[in-house]
Amino acid sequence: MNGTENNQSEKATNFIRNIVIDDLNSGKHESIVTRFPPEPNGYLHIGHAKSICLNFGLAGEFKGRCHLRFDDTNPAKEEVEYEESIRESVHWLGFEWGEHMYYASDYFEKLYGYAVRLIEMGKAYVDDLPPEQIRAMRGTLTEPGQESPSRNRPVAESLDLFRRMRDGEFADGSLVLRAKIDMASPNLNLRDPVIYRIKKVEHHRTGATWCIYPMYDYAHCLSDSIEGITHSICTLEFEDHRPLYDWVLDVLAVPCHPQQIEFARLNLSYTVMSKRKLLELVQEKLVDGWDDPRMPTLVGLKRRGYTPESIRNFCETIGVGKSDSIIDMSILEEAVREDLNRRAPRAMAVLRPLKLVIDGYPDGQTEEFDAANHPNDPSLGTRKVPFSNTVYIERDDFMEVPTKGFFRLAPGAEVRLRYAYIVKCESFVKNEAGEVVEVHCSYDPGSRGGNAPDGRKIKGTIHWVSAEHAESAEVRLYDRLFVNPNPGGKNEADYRSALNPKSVEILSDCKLEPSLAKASLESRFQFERLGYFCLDSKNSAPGAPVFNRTATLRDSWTEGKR
RNA sequence: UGGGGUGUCGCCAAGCGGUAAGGCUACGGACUCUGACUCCGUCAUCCCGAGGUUCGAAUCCUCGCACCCCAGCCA
Repeated sequence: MNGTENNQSEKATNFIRNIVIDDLNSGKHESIVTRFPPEPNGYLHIGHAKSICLNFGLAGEFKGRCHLRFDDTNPAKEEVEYEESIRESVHWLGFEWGEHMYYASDYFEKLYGYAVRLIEMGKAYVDDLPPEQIRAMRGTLTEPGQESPSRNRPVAESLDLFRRMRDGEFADGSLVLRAKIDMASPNLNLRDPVIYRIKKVEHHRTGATWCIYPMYDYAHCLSDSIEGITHSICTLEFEDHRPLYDWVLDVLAVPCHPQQIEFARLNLSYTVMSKRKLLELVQEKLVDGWDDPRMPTLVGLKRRGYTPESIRNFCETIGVGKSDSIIDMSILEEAVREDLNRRAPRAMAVLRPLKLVIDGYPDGQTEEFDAANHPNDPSLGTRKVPFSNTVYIERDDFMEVPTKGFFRLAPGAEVRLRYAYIVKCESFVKNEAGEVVEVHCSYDPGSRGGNAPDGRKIKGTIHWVSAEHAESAEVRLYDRLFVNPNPGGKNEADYRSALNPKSVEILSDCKLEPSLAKASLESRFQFERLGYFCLDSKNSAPGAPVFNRTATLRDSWTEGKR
């Protein structure tokens, strides 16, 4: 056993990966070819990431290749805007398709030729039944369908009609090409499925060249075959379509016959994954666009501060199976935390400022402290943090009447201002409304840097930002988009009513330590004791930074004792 | 009620006749200038149910039950 084999065997496996391994070992395939086939009619979401990681991951692991193929067979729904974003997202996730970018639309001519072959073989016919008739004659789940009168149309006539369909002689919906299979099949997909329809719509790539377009079932299997795909991985709802996938490839003389394998699509709790719903959220302005940090889209997660690595790791941990499941949000959140904890530099920021005045510290005096950028990774270096007699601390870090177990600041209590001094609360000031607006402390000059001169233990350490050096910022606190764990589920009448009214909280008067002024777009930080944040790529302006909260830090205090 | 699938810990998921991996969550505890991280420890005598085969089953057989998908000229 060499090293690679070892790594391979230690990697979490799944039934699809096992099939690939078997096929490689048995010699069925010398190398594998997979594909990720999005329809350019929407933005990619975390569910697609699962498929991307599976397809590109397998190709990468077994030295095969993975094609990026746009399944653009329905010009009525597709746009270049989507296509570009899809390419960017796949790339952002960390995958390369190299020369292998394809379009189903590039195969239109070939697909047309195969259709002609089908007609010639008596395996397809042009039907002039109106859509309602076709539907009515398809039968039901328990009753067989009725054969169309067109079913026995002479080959020559179908051939002629099909050619004229292509030439644009007929109106949309007037004629279709159907595969002649079995109207009595218990599998509805085999009841003479429509494989070509007339759509006088401009295609975003082929323009007005075509006015007939192939249906998914017909185009997909042939596209796979044309590209030499070995394993055609798709989601569960296509299981019923596999017989049709195989039928087309068996009947026609095609380059190869890929194996279609289905797996369960990803569902995440507290969000929706259907393209239709995501589109509605955007169109109805229920969110701020496809890249709203609350969206499960890849562009949304990116803007939220998620790293490609964390998403890949997430996809690795959830596994691949065939049972319908809903993955808990906490797994995704844990994936970013794990990644960001390792690499995000630390900084101090106060979200809800409370002024703290150190009375004994000379007014106007300033000094700087060295702060580690990462407590466990010295290679990230240190930075200087300025200090003065007036600093901001988090409102939550002071309690006039501390609850049991609270070991932050309270009257008479001592706490350490991280990297600075140990201070003791001597008094506080309230406004007319009875809110504490200012806390006064004495300090221990001998504790410079944060260490008690007498070695006494200081249980609490809080973060702070010097008032005169503070940088102001807006910070957006994001929470789950829905309050219902399964907003798209059966018992949810309308997912819109399950929207979380507090999915975002905008804090406009936050105080940042000055080093944060140099943050570059999309750079990520851990604001100590608060969570992971990233500079918003869209709404930040020079001198007016906006930070998005990616995830909170784990909190065993408020969660347990609240 | 036709066809296709799925049922292993709260959520995922290994297991493929030899006596229930792992991750997330949760809960204890250690450590700590982030109540973070890290670190230890606990968490299915039981695998949808009922029978059966076997020395032995989550794994094989039988019969049930539950849930998901399919009647677009969408993908």
